[in-house]
Amino acid sequence: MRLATWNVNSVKARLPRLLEWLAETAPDIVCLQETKCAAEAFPVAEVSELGYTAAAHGDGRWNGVALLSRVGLADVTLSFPGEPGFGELDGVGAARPEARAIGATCAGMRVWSLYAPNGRTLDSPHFVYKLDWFAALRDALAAEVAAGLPVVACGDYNVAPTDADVWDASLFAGATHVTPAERQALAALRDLGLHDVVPTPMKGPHPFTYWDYRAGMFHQNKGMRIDLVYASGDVAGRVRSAYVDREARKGKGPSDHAPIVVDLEA
DNA sequence: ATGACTCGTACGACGAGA
Repeated sequence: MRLATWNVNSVKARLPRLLEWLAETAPDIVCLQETKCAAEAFPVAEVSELGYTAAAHGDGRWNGVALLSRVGLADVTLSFPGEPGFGELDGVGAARPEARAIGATCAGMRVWSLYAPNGRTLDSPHFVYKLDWFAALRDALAAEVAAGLPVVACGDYNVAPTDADVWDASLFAGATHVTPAERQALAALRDLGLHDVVPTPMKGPHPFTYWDYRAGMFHQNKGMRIDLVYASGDVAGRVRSAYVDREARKGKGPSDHAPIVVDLEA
């Protein structure tokens, strides 16, 4: 069983590379983030030619998440229970959740594709939103873990778990992605019994998954590990290997994130 | 290569990304 997660930075712009990568890598389950398209615009026909069933959650130009599976895709959930939103309030004073979470049952596992809010700056309302989002995610995943479901929550968490997960921690003073509050949000997920499935970097000591497009960051390996696979104990115990597919970050027209590929026993 | 971004929207910049 091969599971993968990839922030594609627009499924439309990435479609040729995505299809090529799916054919080469042959994952059974794929979590996609930043699809940047409405659910009805998701390229269902194209991925179905490769044998995948797709479920997409998107509202247009920002965010967007999707799941692909060729081992079943049932009980699809758009957004998680209690997920907060951002921006305009509705009649009862709540903002509608953005398209940042989609869950489904695939091959007996509860699989989530997640795209955490960026946070922007420490003094931004978006940073408060980010922490609230993680708190609600914790509660939603706690319920699934408590129900005894094998859970794997994959995606772009927009948090580097440790200082070793950014190319130069000193440059991140006063920035998002590295604060104690954000790292505590990840620790709260691990406290549920979720395990950080750390992938093998295929080059260099750090399993970075993101490199800014600008200033030759990828070529200098100035990256960040912000895409994570958090798996409940039963799933984590089945992990045979995991790697960052940095080949997918090379060449013409890549995403700024590389996929993580996880091989599970059976 | 001693410098170095890309997306959607919409057709010209601009907000957002991290």
